Amino acid sequence: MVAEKRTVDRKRDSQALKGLLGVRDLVLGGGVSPGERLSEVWLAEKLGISRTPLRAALARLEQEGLLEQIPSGGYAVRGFTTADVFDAIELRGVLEGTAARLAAERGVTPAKLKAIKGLILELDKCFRDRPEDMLFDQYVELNAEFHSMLAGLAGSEMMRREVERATQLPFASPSAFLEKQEDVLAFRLSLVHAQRQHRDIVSAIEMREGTRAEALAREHARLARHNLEFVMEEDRSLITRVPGLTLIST
Amino acid sequence: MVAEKRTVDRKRDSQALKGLLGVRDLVLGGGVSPGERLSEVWLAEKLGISRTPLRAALARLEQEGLLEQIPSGGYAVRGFTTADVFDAIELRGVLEGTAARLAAERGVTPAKLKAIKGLILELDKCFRDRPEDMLFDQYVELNAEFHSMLAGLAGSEMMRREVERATQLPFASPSAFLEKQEDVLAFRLSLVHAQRQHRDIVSAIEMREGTRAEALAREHARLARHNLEFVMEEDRSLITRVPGLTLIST
DNA sequence: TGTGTCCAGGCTGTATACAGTGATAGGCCG
DNA sequence: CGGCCTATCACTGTATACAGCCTGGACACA
Repeated sequence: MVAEKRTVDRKRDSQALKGLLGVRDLVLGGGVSPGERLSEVWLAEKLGISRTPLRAALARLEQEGLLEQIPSGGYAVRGFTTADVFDAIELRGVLEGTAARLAAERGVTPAKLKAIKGLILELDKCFRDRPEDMLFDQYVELNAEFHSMLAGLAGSEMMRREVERATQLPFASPSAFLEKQEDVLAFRLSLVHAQRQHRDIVSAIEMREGTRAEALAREHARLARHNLEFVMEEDRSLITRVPGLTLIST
Repeated sequence: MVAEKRTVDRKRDSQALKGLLGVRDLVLGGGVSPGERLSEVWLAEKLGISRTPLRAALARLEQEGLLEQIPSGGYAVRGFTTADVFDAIELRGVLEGTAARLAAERGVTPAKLKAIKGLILELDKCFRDRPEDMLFDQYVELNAEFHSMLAGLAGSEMMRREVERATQLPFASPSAFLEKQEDVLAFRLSLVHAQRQHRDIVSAIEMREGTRAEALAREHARLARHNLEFVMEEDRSLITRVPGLTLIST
C-alpha cells in the first residue's frame, strides 16, 4: 500500500523529476560540455519527456547554478573556474559556520543535541583498528546526515534552507570529495581530522561558544578545499571521479 | 533605435516577465494573503497571459522564496514570521560581510576602489545642513548601488550572485526600510550612522583588514533589524509601508 | 446524528501545435 | 576572391487541448 502510494507520488511529477535528474546526470556525467547549448527538442527526445516539464527542469537547474541562460534564448551548460569551486566551498563554510553560531547563541533543544551527538558516536564506529577496514560508505552517509542536521540545529528554517542551497552545487557538497574515493590515502587520513572537527563543533555549540563554533565550521569546510587542491595539483586523474569537477574549464 | 531594440527585448520575454512582476506585485501588494492557494487559471486571466509563462514565473518565485509548493500540487503564498525576517536580515549581513572580507583579503582593483569611494562621496552630498532638506530618494538609490557594488568588490562572480540572492526577499533588501519612509524621524537619523559604516567598511577593505570589514558589514545589516524592531514594537502602522512586511503572520 | 463512501467539478501536470526570432549558409556584388 | 546581404531553417517562447488527481459536498447507512 505504501509502495503503491509512493509509486503514485512518483508518477505525479515523474516527468518533471525525470527531466531534472536526467539533465543533471547528463551535465555532471559529462554528456554535454561546458558552454554547450542545450537544445530542448534534443533533450526532450533523449529523456523521453515533453518539452514542457523539461523547461521546468531547465529553469530549476539554472537556479541551482548548473546552467545559464543564453541571451538569445535557451540554456547552456555553465562552466566553472577553479576559483569558482573555491568560492563555493568558502560559501558553504560561511553558511555552515553561521548555522553553527546561531545554534550556539540561541541554544539547541536537548533532543536535537542528543541526536547529533549520537550521530557523532555512529561516525566513530566507522573507524576501525586497521584503516583499510574503515566503513567508508557508511561514513559518507552519516557525514551527509551530520551536515544536514547541523544546518537545522539553529531551529531556523530559513537558515537551513540556505545552507542546503549552498550545498546544491555538486563540488560544494560536504560529501563531494568523499564519494568513491576510499582508495585515496590522503582523503582517508583527513577523515580522522574531520571527525575531530565534528566533535569540536558540537561541543562548541553545546557550550554556547558561538564564535568558536563558527570558526570551526568554516575551517571544517576548508578540508574540501585541501582535497580540491590535492586533486588539481597532485592527481588530476581524480577530476573525473569527483562529481561536477569535469565542469571546470580553467 | 535603442528604444525600439529595448521594446523588442521586452517583447521577447514580455509574457514571462509580465507574469513574474505581476505575481510579485500581487503578493507584495497584499492582493493575496499568506497561505492562500494561487490558482493558475485565475492568475493567468488576471494578468492577461497564458498558463505556460505563468508557471515559469511561479516556479521562479518559489525559488525566490515568496511562494511555496503545496504537496497536493500548485503554489501558495508563503507566510513569514518575525523570526524569519530577522534571519533573512542576519543572512544578508553574513553574506555582505563575507563579500567585504574577501575583498579585503584578496585585494581590490584600484578602479573598483575609486568607484566605490566616489559613491560614498555622492552619498555624502545627500546630507544637507537641515535634515529635512536631505535628498532622500537619491540616497536610497545610491545606497542600493553601494551595496550592489560591495557585493562585487571581491571580484568573485559566485559571491556576488549569492549576495544578490540573499537580497531578493523584499524585507531583506538594503533598501527595505528606506523606501517611502523619509518622514520617519528614527529612520532618517540612522542614516548618519549608516553612512559612517559605509565609509568604515570601505576603509577596512582598503587597509586589508578582513575581519574588521566583515564585522562592520554584519553590524551594518543590523540597522535593518533595528528598524524592523521599531516597526513591530513602536509603530505597527508602518508594516503596510515596508514592502513584503504584510506577509508576516506572527 | 455522525460517519463513510461516492460522484462531480475544478485544477494541475503534460503534450503538442503555432508563431516569431535568431542563426547560418549560400549567393551576389564589389 | 572576399565581404555583405538575404533567405531559409531551426529553435525557443507561447497558447491551448487533454487527462488524471484532489477536494468538497451530498447521500445513504449505522
